[in-house]
Amino acid sequence: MKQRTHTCGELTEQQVGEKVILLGWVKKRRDLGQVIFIDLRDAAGQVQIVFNGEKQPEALAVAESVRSEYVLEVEGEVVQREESTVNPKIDTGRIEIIIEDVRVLNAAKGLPFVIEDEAELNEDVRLKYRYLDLRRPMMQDTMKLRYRTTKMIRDILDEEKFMEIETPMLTKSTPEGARDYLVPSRVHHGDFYALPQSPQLFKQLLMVAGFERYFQIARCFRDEDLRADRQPEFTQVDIEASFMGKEQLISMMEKMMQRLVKDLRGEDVETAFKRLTYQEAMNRYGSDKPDTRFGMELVDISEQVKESGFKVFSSTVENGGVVKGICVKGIAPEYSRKDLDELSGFAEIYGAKGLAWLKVSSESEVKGPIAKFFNEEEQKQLIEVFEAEEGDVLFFAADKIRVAWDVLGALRTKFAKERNLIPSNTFDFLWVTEFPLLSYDEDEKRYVAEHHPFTRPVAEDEELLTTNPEKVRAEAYDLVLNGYELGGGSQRIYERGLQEKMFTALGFSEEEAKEQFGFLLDAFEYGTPPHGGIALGLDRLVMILADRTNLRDTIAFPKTASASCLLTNAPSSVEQSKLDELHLNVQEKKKEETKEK
RNA sequence: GGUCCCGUGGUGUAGCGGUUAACAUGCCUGCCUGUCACGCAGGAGAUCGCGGGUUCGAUUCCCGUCGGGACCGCCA
Repeated sequence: MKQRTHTCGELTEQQVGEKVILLGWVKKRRDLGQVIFIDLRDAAGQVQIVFNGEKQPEALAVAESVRSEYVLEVEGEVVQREESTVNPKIDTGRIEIIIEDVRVLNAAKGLPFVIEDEAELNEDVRLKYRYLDLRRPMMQDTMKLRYRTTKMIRDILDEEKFMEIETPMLTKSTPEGARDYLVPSRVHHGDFYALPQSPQLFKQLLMVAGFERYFQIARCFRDEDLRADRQPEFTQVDIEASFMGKEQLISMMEKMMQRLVKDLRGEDVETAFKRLTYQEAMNRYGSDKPDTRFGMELVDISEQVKESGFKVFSSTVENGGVVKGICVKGIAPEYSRKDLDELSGFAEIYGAKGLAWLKVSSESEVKGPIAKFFNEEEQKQLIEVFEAEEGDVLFFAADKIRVAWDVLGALRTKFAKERNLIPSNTFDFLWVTEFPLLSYDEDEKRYVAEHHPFTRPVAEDEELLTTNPEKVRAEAYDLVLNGYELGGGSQRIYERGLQEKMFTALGFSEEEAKEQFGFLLDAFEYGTPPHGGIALGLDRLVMILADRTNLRDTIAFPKTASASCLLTNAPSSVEQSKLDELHLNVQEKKKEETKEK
């Protein structure tokens, strides 16, 4: 292989007349007999190379045998294209290379699919041939965007005097939180490491250690079921700082986001970002990560309907539930009674018993199966509180507050997507604050941390920790972007006493707390500075910046919905000898699925 | 753990209780000196995911299973 003089993508009219050597892939060959055009592609771009039978019959002969994705070494002269043959669609379209010498560095067999953005492929095919999928310009661009995002974040944090420190991948399994990926220990019979769900404890210990400003682009692992925006292994921008209050941290993050969006997408984002308390977010949007790029806010009508003739509503309120609704603009003419009734199926997904609806038929009248339960005055009132107009449809959820939030929150997003109410090129950041510190877990019959057990309670709520744990607000803040939870952070507990109180609230005995987190409690006794931090989902950030809706597209080698890798076929069984070394026995699979495999 | 959708030449789709299984693209061969979604002519390529059932007959209907996807639960 010769050394190349240029990349395909960087060539311009400046090089006209120069002899160049290029290395790259055959993107496309157009064989016209005595002249063959090839689009030669490398990581930097593409350029058209020309083989002419009159001038270079030997090179032409080679070009005839060349196929898609062959790797070539070519030598030739850059020439200006005639005006009539200029291709304005490609960056190098004003020039081409007249080839004098060509060598096939490597052939390629027929590909499973063409390397083009336009190729519509099923996920399994893409993942099986990920190395080819990644050759597609769109994927190359996304990976480039990911790299630039990461680099910018590193640069910004470096400017802010943060220092990147690595923390262990083989660490300790802890009881709280997501399911751990476990790694068996060979040396310690029957013991396991866990892969980190986040570097939480280590970064706090780094604060104890006096580094003051730490960050890490950290891989994290959670053995939970996947979603379009959730992979079992993902990357977190993990940040922790001592002597930095909540406001200082928030303002730093806002500036970081502003710069990222400006540099990577060219859009201006205003600071300070909106802030919503958890209560407000839930009540207005039915979500703790609301998409506020569109309205359609939830309206609570419990008061209006508690005395109404409609038993479903009045009895719900009587029994401590709520009646909430949203108004969807202008869909009445397009939705039949059947269409609307079928939406109860959608509501049932979120645990609702049904979904009531009313069509607004004039400025004072509603129509629909439940309209008869409301008198003239009540109908008018409903239209008023929803600020509805003729042609709108009102949807109602009468249920426990949690269910009402979930159903209407989901319905809201569903309609926004269907009706194209979401503006593009908008980066709608907001903070959600004052999360509850704890919530009661019915299954475990105890309080669990809403964020994590190291989150500091709001100072004025501290005493409620022992008396009324559910009322305690956390000194926590989630960063939300376009309806995605981008990250979450908090000020941390840094006193042994308070941390012990927290563990008690979580139902840990003193021994359990010591056993699981003794090292942290001990550390807190040696002069621990007040500290706090945040962790951002890098994959999600890149996903939104790349205008994608699927996390897989931002990860070079992602897992399928069932957490397997179609490229390598991981996970897979291992030899018995390896299991023996690790002191492991594998249980028989249930049923007899083993045979069929 | 659960619900729903999908599985048909290499790829993406169509289709139907009895078909010569269709279309696009890709691939192969030939022709072509200005193409860039090149064009023209011809050609190869499908155990219709797998197993079972219903039926005279199943790619089509039913059940199971495997694989992919979306969602609920789960994800501090």
